[in-house]
Amino acid sequence: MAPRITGKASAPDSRLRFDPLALGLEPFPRAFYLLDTTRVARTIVGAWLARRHGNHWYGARIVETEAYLGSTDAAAHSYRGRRTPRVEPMYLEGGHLYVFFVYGMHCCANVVTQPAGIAEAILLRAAEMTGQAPANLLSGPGKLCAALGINISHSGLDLLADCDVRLFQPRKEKVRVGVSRRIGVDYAGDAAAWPLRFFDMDSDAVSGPAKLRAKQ
DNA sequence: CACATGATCGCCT
DNA sequence: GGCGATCATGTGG
Repeated sequence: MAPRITGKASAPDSRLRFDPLALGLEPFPRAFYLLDTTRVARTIVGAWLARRHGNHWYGARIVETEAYLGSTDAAAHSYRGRRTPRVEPMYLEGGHLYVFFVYGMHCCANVVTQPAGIAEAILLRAAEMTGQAPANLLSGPGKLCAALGINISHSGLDLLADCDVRLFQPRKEKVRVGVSRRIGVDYAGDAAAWPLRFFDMDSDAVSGPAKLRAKQ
């Protein structure tokens, strides 16, 4: 049986090297991931996504997210309770990772929220590593996964366990968070217009048309 | 800026 | 068999 296609090589971009411990970053507690999904999506703007590869850590500061609200959200993979092997990680307890493969060449990473059995998640759309990497390296969900070497093999991982992908709280800073409709879900009817996309208004790494970068 | 298109293939109906 | 939670590139205004 041929190995499953994962979309990208697993090595992260060397420019994303960093040390979460030296920076004093702290992980989110489990309870955080059980809060309202929309609120979690907003709070994650400014948080740090980290990936371990070999003896090193690589990471970036998240600057754009989208909330997907489960069975009642026509844009969500779990719409109407759809439950297939691919989507299964969305049904795990909040704090797990859900990664899917699309368009034959890209992976997209999500942070699962809510108690086990409620399939809501937050798509990580863009991130930055100012001063170390160009602003366009992680400016889009597919590019974010490619740069950090995140692929299907990471789907289902627990961000709070001793595994290779982690999420840390933002450092003390105030982030101006803009809101807009979600990108790439025009097929979802009314849900396509829901204001569930959140982004750092002061970041150059946010993806999507400039039209959707104005505040609320 | 707005569209339009090709690449590429797993997933679901 | 059709399409997608994308991206890069191309055209035209």
